[in-house]
Amino acid sequence: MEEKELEFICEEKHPHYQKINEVKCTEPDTEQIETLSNMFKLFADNTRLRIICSILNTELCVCDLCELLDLNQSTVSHQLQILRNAKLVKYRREGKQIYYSLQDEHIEQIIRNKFSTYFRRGG
Amino acid sequence: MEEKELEFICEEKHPHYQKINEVKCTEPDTEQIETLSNMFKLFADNTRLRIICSILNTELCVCDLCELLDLNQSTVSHQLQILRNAKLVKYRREGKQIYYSLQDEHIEQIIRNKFSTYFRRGG
DNA sequence: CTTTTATATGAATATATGTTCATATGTTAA
DNA sequence: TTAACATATGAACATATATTCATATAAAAG
Repeated sequence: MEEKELEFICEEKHPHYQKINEVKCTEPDTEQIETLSNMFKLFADNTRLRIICSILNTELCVCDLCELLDLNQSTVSHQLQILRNAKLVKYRREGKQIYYSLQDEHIEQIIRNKFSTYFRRGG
Repeated sequence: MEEKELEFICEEKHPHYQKINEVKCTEPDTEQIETLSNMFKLFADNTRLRIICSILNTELCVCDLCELLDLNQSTVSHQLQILRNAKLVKYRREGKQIYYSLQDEHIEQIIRNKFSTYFRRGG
């Protein structure tokens, strides 16, 4: 069990102090929130979403993506870097070209699990 | 069946023109991408996530949220407005206070469904 | 070894977004 | 009706993020 350092609100300070204190106990900590919002940020951009959708079922090289999505090569590379850092995509070199594909076979599942972990509601 | 206006790539223009054209057929359109990324943006912010988590199982008024999350009243109101516009939260007035709660009982489900719709991968 | 092609990356810029301040609106109590 | 409190909101500001340009790196071809 993890020990949380919580500052509970007292009655004088707030009329709903009890309810607030209860919610405080179930709050995800700063790190969890940060992790979760960072994950959502990855999907919260049109360009990245389009890239992800493009390689849902196949691998593509950078210039494929540029052509397909009608984007600047630099833009694609920068966004791929973000997806790489997040370990959302993997890549392999074949000659001069670098082929990108989804790192995990089940991005969908990953997200679902994160949701279940952090957003499970009490009965 | 919807008719898509696709500009297919020709052989001269790109070596992988076939693969690209195939992917082009399964791409979500601009509107779908926009909708999806907007949805992720809602969850891609620490403050909004914390607010959402706080009202997962209970309703809270604005000053409860300010106290609980140690945030400026204006900040909370602005973020609640965003969540209201997205129909993610609902509210009711009781005297001077306004109580917020989740609009839908199953945010988790909503997201999952969106995922399933847009991110389903071919076998 | 030089040139060409594919990709990556730092820096500059443009844009979007979150927070704060000041103040407006709406409700209750005096 | 006025004062006090809770919340909302426009404008200013600060910050984060995406895109572009210029250029570096890396591989292949000549």
